[in-house]
Formats: sequence, structure tokens, C-alpha cells
Amino acid sequence: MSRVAQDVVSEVDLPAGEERSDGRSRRWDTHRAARRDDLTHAARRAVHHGGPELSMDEIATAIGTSKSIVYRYFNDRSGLQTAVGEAVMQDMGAALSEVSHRAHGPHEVVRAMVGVYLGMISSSPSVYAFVTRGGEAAGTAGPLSTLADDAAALLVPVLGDVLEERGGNRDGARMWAAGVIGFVRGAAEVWLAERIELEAAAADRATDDGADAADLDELADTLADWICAGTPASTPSRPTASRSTSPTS
Amino acid sequence: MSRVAQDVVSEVDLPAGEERSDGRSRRWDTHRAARRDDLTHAARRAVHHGGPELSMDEIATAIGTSKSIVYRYFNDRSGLQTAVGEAVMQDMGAALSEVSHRAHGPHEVVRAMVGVYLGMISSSPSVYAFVTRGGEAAGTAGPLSTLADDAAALLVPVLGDVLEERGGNRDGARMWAAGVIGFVRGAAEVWLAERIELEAAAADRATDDGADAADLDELADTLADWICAGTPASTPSRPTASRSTSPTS
DNA sequence: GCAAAGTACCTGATACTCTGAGTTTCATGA
DNA sequence: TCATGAAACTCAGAGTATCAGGTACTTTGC
Repeated sequence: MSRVAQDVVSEVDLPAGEERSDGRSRRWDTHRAARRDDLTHAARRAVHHGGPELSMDEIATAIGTSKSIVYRYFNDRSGLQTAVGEAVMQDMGAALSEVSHRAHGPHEVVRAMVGVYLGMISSSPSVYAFVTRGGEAAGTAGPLSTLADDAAALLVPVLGDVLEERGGNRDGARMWAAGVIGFVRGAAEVWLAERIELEAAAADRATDDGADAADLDELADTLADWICAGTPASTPSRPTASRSTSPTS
Repeated sequence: MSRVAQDVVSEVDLPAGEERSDGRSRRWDTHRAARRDDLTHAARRAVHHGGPELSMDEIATAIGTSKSIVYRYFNDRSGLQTAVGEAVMQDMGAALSEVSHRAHGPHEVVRAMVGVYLGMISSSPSVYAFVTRGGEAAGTAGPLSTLADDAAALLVPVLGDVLEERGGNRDGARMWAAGVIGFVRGAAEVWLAERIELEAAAADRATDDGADAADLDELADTLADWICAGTPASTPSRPTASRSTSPTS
């Protein structure tokens, strides 16, 4: 109970009486926020190195504290996940706003978003997995993956504009944005899996990160193109689609 | 160990000596396959009614047997998930091939795919969640969500054609398909969440399934359009994006 | 005004409960 | 010879509870 609409821990919201007269209480207020932040970032690092399946105990140990502390600051494992997700999201938001204010039109905004999202997922796949994994209970309700939702939110205004210009109402924008993020997610996961296979196969030259950055840019271009250019309404040359008519196998 | 490349259980692959001479052994071979199928479908039903979070014990009980049996036929919880996913996938494949052989061009194939996928996810969100949830361990490797992968596979040939016609090579098709499926998934999950909220809010008229079917078709149209038409490269009227300049709100 | 006593809260260690995954054993039966 | 299902088991990880410190503030008695 009481874990409903708060991600700051219960102690923080107990000022039912609006003033906190006692200095002994007040003295911790800033400390708590700071500590929570520290823990969040430390957890992020721990997961980055230790993988998304670290137990709470292991995370706590890696952070250099004990489980009781972690549970004091986060209601839940999924609370931790959410917090880390928010931290990641904050970085993404910053990176995006830095890039996208010089973007003209939806295509470039989408391209920026894709780039940022890909950068995040590829620079720290473990954190990505930790943040998107499971979380809330049912798949039928609740804040699905906060990260994806938040990322989508960044696209909503732009896509809303597009919808409006096309004569529709902006209401669909949220779904459209979720779709776009889903697209990136789906494609990126395949790409990640492929890259890991490749790396496992040819584990010769250790750090080919330079090539990776270029790869990433190229991939982002491709995805953005796919998202924005879409699929042609029908194959122009052969009307009945090359698939069913062609005598291949 | 030994759970790597097999989803049929160890008993089936134990013929290290290649022949099974004993009739008393062979007699069960067909039985086992049949039973596994039964269990898979029963589990699907159980999850459909009981939700995606049923424990193995609960699933077994709902099926009408005990955990030991379930574990005899599936290595793992994730083995069960995979099996159910394959069953769902089989249905989807059937539905899709029924619809899509009269589809001309990629747009219609995509539209068909979207319709089938949406139909599945909306007719049984619990099963959908069960099948896509977690499964394999790390987010960094392995068959992520078999369902999404398989669904994507159905799109690969069509999108490969498109790529080829555009002068690229077909290699990107897998990723593109994964992206498209991701799009549907992302959008559908938002839609589901919204629908559930609505239903919770106005739980007056019980069965508005008729309206739902129409909704679903409309949604499928919209999504397919978004996927195929994409986002315009730049807003035609105002070059610097309507967002920052327009005095709306 | 100032020490001492008391209070509010934080910390991290340890030990606990509880739940659910996966295993083993066994009596029954074809 | 093999399948079945019930029951009891192991094991790991989430989450809780307790406790002996520790530090900064408040209150009290002088």
C-alpha cells in the first residue's frame, strides 16, 4: 500500500500538516534528494557493468551499501528501474534538445530522435534492458515502459503538427509516436543481437568503436528514412506484387 | 545446460543410439507430441483467463494436471512461453496467409499483417503479455521475443522486394520488418492501455464488441497508413516547423 | 548563554519471511 | 517400459524487520 502515486519515498510526503517546524527533520530534506540521485546513478553504473539481471543485493553491494538502504529510497525493484529510466531519459532529453533545435521539419526531428535513442541503447545495452524489462506487473495496464513512453512524448508535438496539417486531429499523435519509438526499438534490438553475434564470432580486434559510431549514424539514417519515407503504396513495376507471381521456389 | 537448441524436451532427443527398437518405447512417441500440443493449448487457455502472471503451479492446476507434468514437457517457464507463442504464431500465420494472398503490393500486405497482429493482441491481451514478457535472460542476446521475430519474418520477403526495387540489397529487410512490427506493438500497447482506461471509466454497457471490431479495423487502417505513408520530409507551409512559431495555447 | 540530555533521522549489517521456479520421489496404472 | 500426478523438497531472490552505531538539531537545567 501507499506506493501508488509517489516515486519519492513515503518519508518525503508525510508533511500532511504543511509545515515542517523541526530542524532535525528539515536538515535531511536536501540530503535525501541528493542521496537518491546518487543511488540512482550508482545503480545505473552497476547495472551497466554487471548486467540487467543483478539482484537487488548485488546492486546494493556494487553500489557500496546494503539492500536496506536501496529499499529505503526506492519502494520496489521496479521503483529503481523507473528511477534509472528517468535518469537515462533526462540524458536523452538533453541530448535531443541540443540536436533538435536546429532541426527543420519532422524528418530531421525523427532522425535526431532515432540517433539519440540508438546511441543510448547501443552505448549501454544492459541499462537499456534493465529499464525496459518487466517493471510493472500486468502487461494489460499501467505505465508500460516509462522510458519508451517518455521518449515517445518528445515526438508527440511534432507528429501532432503533421496530423493537423493533414487535416486530422492531434489526438492520434501519442499513438503515432509510440509506434515510431516501437519501430526504433524493434529494429535496434535486431541490430543489437546481430552485432553481438558478429562480435562473438570475430572477437579479434578489440576496440572498433570508431567504426561503430559511423555504423550507428548510418543506421540512424536508414531507420529515419524508413520511418519517414514509409513503404510505397504498391510496387510500381509489376502490379500484382512480385511475391506471389514470381516463380521463385 | 542442454536447453539451447531444443524446445522439445530432453526425453525426445535422448536417442543417442539412433534407433528405438523397443515397441514399448515407440508407442509413446506420438502420444508425447500430442500431449505436448494439448498442454500448450490448455496453457494458452489458462493464461487467457487467468492472466499472464499465473505461476507454473497455477497453470498446471488450471490445466488439470500438476507441475511435474508441465516440467516434463517443457524445460522451462520460458519453454512454455515459447511453445504458446508458437501456437499463437501458427494461428497468425494461417490468418495472414488467408488474407494476404489477395493483397496487392506491400501496403496491403502490411495492412493485413497489422490487422492480424492487432486482432491477436486485442482478442487476448493476457496471452500476448505472457508470450512477449521476459522469456530469455539477458536483454543483450538470445531470441528476444520469438513472437515478434516470427511475425517480422512474415514481412521480410515483401520488404526485401521493396528494398531491391529501391536499389538496395535485401539484407536490411529483417531489420525493417522488426521495425514495422515494433511500430505496431508500440502503438497497440498504447491503444490497449487507453482502451482499458476507457472501459474502466465507463463500465456501463457491457459488451460493445461490435463497436470494437470496427474500431480495430479503423485502427489497423490508420497504422498501416502511418507505416506506409511515413512522415513528410518537411512541413511544406512553414519551413521552421509550426511548433515554435505558432501562438497556439 | 551553555553544557547535558534527549530527539529525529540516517546508515549499514544481519537475519528473517515469503513466493515462485525447478527437482525428486513415489505409488498407481496401462 | 513408460506416463501420470501428488507431495515434499531445494534454492534464489524480493522485500521486511531489527539493531547497534552515528550526527545534527532541540530542549532542559543551570
